[in-house]
Amino acid sequence: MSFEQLKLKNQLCHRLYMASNSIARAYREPLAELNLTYPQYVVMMALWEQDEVTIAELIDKTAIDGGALTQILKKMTDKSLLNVIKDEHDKRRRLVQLTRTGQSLKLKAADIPKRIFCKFDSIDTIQAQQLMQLLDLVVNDLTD
Amino acid sequence: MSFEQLKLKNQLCHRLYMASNSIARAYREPLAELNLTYPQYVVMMALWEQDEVTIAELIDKTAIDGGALTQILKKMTDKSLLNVIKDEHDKRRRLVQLTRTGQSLKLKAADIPKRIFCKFDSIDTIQAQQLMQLLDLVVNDLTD
DNA sequence: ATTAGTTACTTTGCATGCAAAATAATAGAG
DNA sequence: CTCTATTATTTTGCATGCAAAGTAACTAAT
Repeated sequence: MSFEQLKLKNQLCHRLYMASNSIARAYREPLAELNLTYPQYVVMMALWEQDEVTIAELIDKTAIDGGALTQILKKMTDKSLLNVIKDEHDKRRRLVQLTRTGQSLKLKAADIPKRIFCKFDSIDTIQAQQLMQLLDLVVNDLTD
Repeated sequence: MSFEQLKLKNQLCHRLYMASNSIARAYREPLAELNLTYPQYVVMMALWEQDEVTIAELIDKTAIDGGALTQILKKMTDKSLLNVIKDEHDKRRRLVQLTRTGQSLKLKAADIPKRIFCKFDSIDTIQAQQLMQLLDLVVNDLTD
């Protein structure tokens, strides 16, 4: 047996591990300027697209773990970015709602995507699209 | 402004985030059978390729954070998978060395790559190669 | 209306990832 | 040879990701 498949250089998972960590690290500086962590930024992006959503919807859109999300929302509430209010129709549910501060942060965040993408010297738009499509296939295959 | 780039569906980083988490989750079950976490498995793969390496070399090959690695190696030592010994030539350095147990685990791990890859119904070998190449570009662009 | 069963979240405990500070030991300049 | 700079690791503190247990509230069957 050559164990060829066990070598790191042949592992898709290790590439993903490195790429995901690398890109999260790349976001650190720009996001620190907004006093956001990466998962917090993901929550903000979800809410900028659609405000006043359920925790469950947020989990669905962001793919952030529910347990972690509770803590994340707590910290974001402390920063006055959003409020978590009770849903009067179904008291099990809670609704996440941006504050003015949270809404206005969108303007400051608007240039972040470019600031990140400009670091990709070796990748053009086509390749980025291709990469995203392949990643979607991976996620879909693993999330059934 | 459309803020189109701020939408989650257009974000490469969010795809990577989801894909990386999904695949790490997929490894959980198979690795639990070997009593390994994913980063621990990465360390084992690195050592199966080359044993008796420096901490720095291990960081280099695995891309695991140094601070985290110290803790990971401690736990792996407790499980008798490896030993961390002093380098007599340079006492700042420490060498990581597999135990018999650690070496023999390679056999039990041999089928894990297949068990994971068979979950990818939508992706063939060519696409997986392509994906890995694109991810390498991402990592290289961000790691300079 | 009761009770069992489901939902929607939160809490807890463990394992990282990461930046920054702290240690220990070798290398270099003078 | 000494003092300073650099290198190799570890430690610390904070923020998740995740599985599993716990809690509160709605649903449905009797």
